[in-house]
Amino acid sequence: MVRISKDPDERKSEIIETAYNLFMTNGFEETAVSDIVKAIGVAQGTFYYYFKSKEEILDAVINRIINEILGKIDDVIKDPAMNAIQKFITTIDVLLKYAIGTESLANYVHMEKNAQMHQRFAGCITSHLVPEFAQIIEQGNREGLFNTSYPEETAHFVLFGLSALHDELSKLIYDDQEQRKKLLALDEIITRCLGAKKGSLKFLDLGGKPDE
Amino acid sequence: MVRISKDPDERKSEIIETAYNLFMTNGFEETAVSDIVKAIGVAQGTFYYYFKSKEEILDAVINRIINEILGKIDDVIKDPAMNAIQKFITTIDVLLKYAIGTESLANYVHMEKNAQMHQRFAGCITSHLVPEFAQIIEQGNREGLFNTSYPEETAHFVLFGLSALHDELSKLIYDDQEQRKKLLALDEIITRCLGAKKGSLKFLDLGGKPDE
Amino acid sequence: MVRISKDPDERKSEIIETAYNLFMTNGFEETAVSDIVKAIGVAQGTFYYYFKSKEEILDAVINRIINEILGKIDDVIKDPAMNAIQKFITTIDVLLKYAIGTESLANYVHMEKNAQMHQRFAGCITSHLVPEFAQIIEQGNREGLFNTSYPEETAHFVLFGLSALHDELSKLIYDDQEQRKKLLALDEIITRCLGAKKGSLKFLDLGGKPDE
Amino acid sequence: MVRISKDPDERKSEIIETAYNLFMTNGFEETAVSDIVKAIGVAQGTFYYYFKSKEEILDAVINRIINEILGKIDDVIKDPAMNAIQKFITTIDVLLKYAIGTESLANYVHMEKNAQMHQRFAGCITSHLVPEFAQIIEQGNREGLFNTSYPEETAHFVLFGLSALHDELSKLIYDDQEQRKKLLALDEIITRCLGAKKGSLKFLDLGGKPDE
DNA sequence: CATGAATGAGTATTCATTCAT
DNA sequence: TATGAATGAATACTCATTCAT
Repeated sequence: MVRISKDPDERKSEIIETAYNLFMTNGFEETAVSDIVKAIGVAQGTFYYYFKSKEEILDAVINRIINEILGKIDDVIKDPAMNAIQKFITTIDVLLKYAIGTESLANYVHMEKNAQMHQRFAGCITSHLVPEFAQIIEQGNREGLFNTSYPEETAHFVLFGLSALHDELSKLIYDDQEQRKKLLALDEIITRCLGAKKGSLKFLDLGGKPDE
Repeated sequence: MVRISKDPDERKSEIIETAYNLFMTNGFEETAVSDIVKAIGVAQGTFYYYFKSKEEILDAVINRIINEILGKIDDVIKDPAMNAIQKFITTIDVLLKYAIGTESLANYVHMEKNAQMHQRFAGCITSHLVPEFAQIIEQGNREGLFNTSYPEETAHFVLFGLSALHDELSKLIYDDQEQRKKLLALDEIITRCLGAKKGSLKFLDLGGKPDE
Repeated sequence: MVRISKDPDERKSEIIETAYNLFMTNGFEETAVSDIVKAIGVAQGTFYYYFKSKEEILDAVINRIINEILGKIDDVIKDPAMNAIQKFITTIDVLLKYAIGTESLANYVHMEKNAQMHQRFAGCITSHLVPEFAQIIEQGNREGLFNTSYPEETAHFVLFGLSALHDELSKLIYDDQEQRKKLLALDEIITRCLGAKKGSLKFLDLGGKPDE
Repeated sequence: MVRISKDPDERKSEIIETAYNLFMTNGFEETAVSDIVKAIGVAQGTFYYYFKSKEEILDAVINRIINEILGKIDDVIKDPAMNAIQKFITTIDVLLKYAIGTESLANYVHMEKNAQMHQRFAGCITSHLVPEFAQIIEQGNREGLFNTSYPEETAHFVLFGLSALHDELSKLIYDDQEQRKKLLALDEIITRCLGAKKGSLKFLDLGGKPDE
């Protein structure tokens, strides 16, 4: 086969991108290294030139996603013009949009096959997202919008509750009535968790289509 | 090798038990069928005499656990002498004790390898436990102890929040101070979610050692 | 399970019968001993009480069939009232009816899986049927109806040619026009092989439905 | 183990060759993939680098043989210098020589184990050889050497009769007297089938040693 | 005569990884 | 940088057969 040399960074990116797509479509365990290289059109050895193992590319893929999300969320958090409620809602919006954009439909079929990836993902979420969330909650406390004694724990709790919600929302993707109910429930529950004023948090218009 | 015949039920139980332990210790995918039979001291064929496939024993293992938990929780729910708060706390107690008893330590090392099992587990939890939890919450509403407009969603949310908590608690198993803080946080968060009276829910003495 | 004792011969017959059906439907290799016992409703061990091995029951099954056919053909051969042509045609009729009755349709799907059985069958045909056929041809020579210098070889040749024909006929089971042509071809070919008078052999009305 | 890279085509051929020999000696079903690779001295994976499954190599083996035979026969058929009788005899010569060269002795022991392969083989023979044979017969008709109303059916019939003969000839490999008789019988039978002039077809010097 | 639990050798197949070129 | 042939360990599953009861 013709040998096509590329800029190393570009090639590495290409591999990560391709792996990401395959992992999402077919699951991590179900994706063979040979699938990845075949999809790109390079040799088996090329993969191992850039990554020491299959594990390593899983890391690379996950890091890329996390960083993407974190980048967006950081922008929100650093925005001096937003109050805590706005930040909170926007952040959740980012999360849901991202999640719906990437995980919906197709991979529910493969969810079981994707367990390992999900788990790894969940770990990253916890370690990276919880602290950022906690910051927002603390800001809310200072602004008198929220009233929670345990910002970090609440952040953690809400984040996991949200993941449950997200799963449910995904399943109900075609049932607007039920979706609406879930979102209203979320309003109530989260408002209470955060000690916010009744009616100050509205999720109804969230979780819409990802704005790609 | 000497042939030791056993009562089929006994043998089946023995296999499930052994598989359970190995799955917990080394993870499902990392456990070969040959590991299971070797641990018992029977032939490979014996396994397949009782289970059609490796998948089937995963089901068996999970069902056994779920049923054990559900059995205990059902007793609580049906108890006419308990009010909703008592039921709620007792149920969570059952869950945490169970979880701590079975999952602590060892398998955190292997958690990633156990992802598939966890996922399957989570599915069962959702479908079986959420409705029971919702019943308790509804009872609490009727009794004036809780005040939630969305019992089912709240049950779901709280259950997943709890799983986050549980993970954290497990990691902190030797740090009483931090554990205490988590449990107090839980008091506040859940009390608010349920719309219960402040101070009516106390988790502090929960999550103790499993009473096996 | 309740133990049902039967007359040994009856039980043996039952096993052979069942095995025969399963072999025909699913092929010999594809039929497990456990399939046979399950179909009857007896224990695994029972099978080995009557047959030493799986090979042994293949023998039993084939012998039963061969004997059935040979019985019918013997009657024809011994019939003093028939001339060689009548015997010849009747014999082929028996064969084709038998073959069509037992092998048609279903097992063409499984033919490849049935190869071993077919082969064994072919061997029996050769050793048992060829001599009988040769006898008929010799009688025909004596009667001046046939004229062949090598009765045995001709018998052999014709028998195998017939098997080819039979395969083709089976495939053409719904195409009368083509079937007719094949049968006319057979008339010509066999007439010539036997050195019979043109028009003295007619196969057209053969290969009809088996008279079960 | 030392890693010996080869030209892929060469390696593939090597595998097919080795598989062919093992199949012939021990039978297809009785030959494990591990036997093949062990015989070559490569790793298990190497086999699956070239063939998707064990089935696939059976195909490869059979195709190679068939093509070899067909190649030789095609040359004969296309030869404008031969009349139908010469072509007919030469073709049968090719078949018998080939068959005797490859199948004799060893595999009669294992014939039963080779059934599946034989069957597959027979199918190919029918679909590929019959039409070529029929062409020769038609040419013979045109040349006034043969006189058959049903060339295709006769081709089919004769081909199968021949296979019977071949089996017999193989068994009689050391008995010249009997072989001679079989071949004379064949002269008569086939001459008649084809409607050829008496004495125009001679098989006696056929079926000799293969000229490898 | 019959049971049915237990045996265990046998095998196709996958795939992450290596390495000579 | 890149190739792609080669590696080989690892594993789920089948099934004819045995044997204690």
